[in-house]
Amino acid sequence: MSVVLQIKAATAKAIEQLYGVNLAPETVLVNATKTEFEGDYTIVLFAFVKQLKKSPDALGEELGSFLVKEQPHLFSGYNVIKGFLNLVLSDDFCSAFVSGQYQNPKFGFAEEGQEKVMVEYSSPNTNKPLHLGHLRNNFLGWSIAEILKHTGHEIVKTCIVNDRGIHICKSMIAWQRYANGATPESTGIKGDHFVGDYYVKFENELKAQAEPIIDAAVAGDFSSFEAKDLPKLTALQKVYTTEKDGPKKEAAIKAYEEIRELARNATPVMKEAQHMLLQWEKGDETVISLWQRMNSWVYAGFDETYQKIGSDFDKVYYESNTYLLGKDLVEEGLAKHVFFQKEDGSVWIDLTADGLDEKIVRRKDGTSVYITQDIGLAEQKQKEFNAAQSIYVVGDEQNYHFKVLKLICQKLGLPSADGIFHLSYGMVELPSGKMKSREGTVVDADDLVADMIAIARQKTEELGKVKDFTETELQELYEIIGIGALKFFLLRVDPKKKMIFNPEESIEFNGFTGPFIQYTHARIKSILRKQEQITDLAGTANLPLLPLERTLAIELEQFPAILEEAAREHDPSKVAIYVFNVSKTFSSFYAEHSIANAESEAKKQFRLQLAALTAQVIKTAMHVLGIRVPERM
RNA sequence: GGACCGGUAGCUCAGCUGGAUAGAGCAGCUGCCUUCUAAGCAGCAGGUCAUUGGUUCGAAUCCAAUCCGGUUCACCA
Repeated sequence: MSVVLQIKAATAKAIEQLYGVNLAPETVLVNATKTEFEGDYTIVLFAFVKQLKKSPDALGEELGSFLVKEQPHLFSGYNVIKGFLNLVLSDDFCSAFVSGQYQNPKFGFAEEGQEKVMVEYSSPNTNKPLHLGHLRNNFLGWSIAEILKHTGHEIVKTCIVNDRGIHICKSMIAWQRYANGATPESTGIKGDHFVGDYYVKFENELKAQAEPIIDAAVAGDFSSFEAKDLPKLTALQKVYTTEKDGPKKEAAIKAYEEIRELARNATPVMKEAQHMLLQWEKGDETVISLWQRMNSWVYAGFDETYQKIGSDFDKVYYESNTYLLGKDLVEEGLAKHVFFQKEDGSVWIDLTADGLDEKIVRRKDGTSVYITQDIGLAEQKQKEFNAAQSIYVVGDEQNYHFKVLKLICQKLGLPSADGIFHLSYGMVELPSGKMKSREGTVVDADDLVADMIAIARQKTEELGKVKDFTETELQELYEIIGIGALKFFLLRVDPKKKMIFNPEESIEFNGFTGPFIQYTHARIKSILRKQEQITDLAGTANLPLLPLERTLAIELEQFPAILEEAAREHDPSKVAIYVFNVSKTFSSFYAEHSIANAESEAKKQFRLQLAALTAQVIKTAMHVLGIRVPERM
């Protein structure tokens, strides 16, 4: 049990014995004591004052002396200042904790046997390579899975690959038109980038073809459009021309955008792509074989990237296999009157009672929509793995979608419904705003990883500390540091918040960064390497401790509670902030006090234990963030 | 327009289940390598916690209103 929980329990018990009042331990507010006061943990007394009819000072005195008397092993002193009871943990308790845990490689882990959790993350499209936003997703997903593992959960990591649809056909069309049979092998371009390049070529061609159609439409010439679009176009064109210089300029812009959308769909290339999608759905052999071929290029590219950044999956779903799921559930929902049918045959759910809107679940032509596939996949996952919880790591632009998904699943009575949790994360933006592929500001994942490794190389060479490393060892070290810096940078902020990435200022290696923590680990390992074995002298038991030794030990003790908190809140940044603080405390300690030349042999042994435990905690904490720590750097 | 999210130091972020004088890192300025790795340490400076009102012993934290920014409300995925 953590110290904080022990304090809460002890306080509740003390209040019962002193005043005969029963309190739940959770209601006791325990904080870390502010540095300007003496003590380690502080009980805030105001909450009990009224109930116990005591002044805060009197209560603090009585409680403090009682706790110290009853729990001499835990507390060695107390003081009361303005309604705060500051408790001093005993040196014995701190040193016993360190001695007891420094050889425990599983310190921080909870017992196994917690419920099974599925984590779906990464979920790429096969028409484009991964970018910075995907990196945040991948790092978050991997980390939250690992954190849950360490808090005792069985984990199934999954990925749903969006491998079909109009966007894939776009790349295919462009390849047919422009590639002349070129392949990743023949060009030496990584497969996902190769296919992505053709997607861009398609978009360029589409834009070129759409422009004259838009211009004509704006001028009232609709000859490129099909008859069914004409009424709508006429209306839009009217809005645009009458409002573009008037007070309702926004309406004009919106009208223009809709005209553009219609024009894009009226282009010959777009029609080709749409035709190809139909062929694909019919199972046309040439289309399918091209599709398989191009996707295989993409997968080879993704595999390389995943390998590099450490993403892995226990089960991969492909949308080409799952996009028809959910159809039975529509029938079921209709039978249960969860859904209703409109006159045109389309099927809907009314969520207005839940504060949302009506949502379509099946088109009038009988095909299912995105959300229907997701409901079907949720059911499929439940049948296959029966996890109690299902976490979806998906950007916050889909908050509404997941709210709807969970509601529908609940209304359908799917067993997995209550376990659906959308781990929503904010977009990664540039100082200039969102990344836009049209403006070429998308930060490519492979490029960024390569840049980080190159910077790690440059900095390492400047410092010149590892000249005896082999080329293989150096390469590994650069990757550990470069990718570590990148992962830490993306994981150290609250997932829910959008974050700014400035490509001009490259990711730091000093301060609140991965490399600083890795460096702290390497320094500890360097000391431990030079020492004989740590001998667990009984003499470490009654040592008076210095403030920094106490601070460090107390901070290390909090590690299991931090992992629990990170798991509960689905927030790896809690771990990142914690491990940075531990590293900072150790660095201060390291600068102030010598370990190898400690005042006494017992002190030296204790400090070695403390250092070993610190390294252990750093390693484990960084591991759950997906970051390796080097022995030397 | 409805719903949701955010606004804390020059910049990037903690702190938000109410608790002491609001914390880090970066950038700026001072010091510190003949002793365990200076990717480090110690210090200085930097704040109307968007604004206004409310709740209370106590508000960055809770409530209301306002301002600013974002996302979303497709027979797209």
